[in-house]
Amino acid sequence: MAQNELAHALEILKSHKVRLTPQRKTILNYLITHHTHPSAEMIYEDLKQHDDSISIATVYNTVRLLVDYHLVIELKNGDGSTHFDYFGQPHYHVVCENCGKIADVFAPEFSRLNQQLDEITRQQTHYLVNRTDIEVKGLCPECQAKLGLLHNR
Amino acid sequence: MAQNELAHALEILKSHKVRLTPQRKTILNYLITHHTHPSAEMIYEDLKQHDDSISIATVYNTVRLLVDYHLVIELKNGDGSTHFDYFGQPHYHVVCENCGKIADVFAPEFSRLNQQLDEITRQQTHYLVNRTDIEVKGLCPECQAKLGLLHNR
DNA sequence: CCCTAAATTTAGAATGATTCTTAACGGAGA
DNA sequence: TCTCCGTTAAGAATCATTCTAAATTTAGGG
Repeated sequence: MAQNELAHALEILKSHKVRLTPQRKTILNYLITHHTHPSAEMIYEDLKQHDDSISIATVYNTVRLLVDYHLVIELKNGDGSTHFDYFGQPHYHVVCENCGKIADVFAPEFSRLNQQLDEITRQQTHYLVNRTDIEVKGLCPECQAKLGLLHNR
Repeated sequence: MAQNELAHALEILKSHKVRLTPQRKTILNYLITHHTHPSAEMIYEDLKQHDDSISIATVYNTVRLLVDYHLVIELKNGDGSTHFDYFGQPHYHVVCENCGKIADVFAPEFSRLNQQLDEITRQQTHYLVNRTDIEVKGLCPECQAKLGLLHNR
């Protein structure tokens, strides 16, 4: 399944005449198999640990490329860097405003909601819509507990 | 109306025991009366032109404060800086991926959609939801025309 | 299978938005 | 009015990201 996912993503790139370099395959595969919402720096460090060492510039170039082709989406969690997530299945994200932890949300309504939003947006602004991202912010269960304790003193 | 809006916003800050300094009032008033989605730098430059000169550090501090109290929301348009918008009426934004122009979208469904999203998010992740932002990306009418011309050659 | 053009990778420098630091200042409650 | 403590300001510092230029590599054609 992850194997198919990689092949599928590579196929999309290929069909756009994007060169399939080893670095791009490595990073794409990393994102498909690690749903940890890593930053460019984290991808770079993690790959350095293992066999493949890829320059930080290439990591930045590649994730931007993958975002352009809608294979990956960008996330901000307030730590100053940009985080990335492979976008195989439609979903959105919740970010903890206290610790920055990111969680995925898979909602069956997601596609329909997006279509609705696209339509409203198009009618009201005449923009040609490419993508719609939903970003929810709040407190993760752990931070609720922590902050709850403090409030109870 | 803008007058009331300012008073209303100041009241919210006051109720949270936030000090109402002249700088904060100036910046808040600027954002209430300028729906141009300015960056911190743009706010700083624009206020320098007129009577009030406020340090760039204070502009950054103040917009962060206003975001924390949900009076203002942050936007990214791909130019590297963060843009700000007074959030008096619930709305969301479309960003042009070509030129960065930001447009507001006011949808009557917006509040209901948000509630739905909050509920789904809460059930699935147990996060305590604070706010939900929707960000649509696409091409503004002008850029559609420009790029359309290029494609037709 | 080899060659070539054009794209990509890389290391390190450069950029630039944002944050930090520290001293002076000023709101607001008593 | 006084005092405490949060806020402002200028400039330095940080750090994520982009840029630069040279070396390398992909992919298509012969």
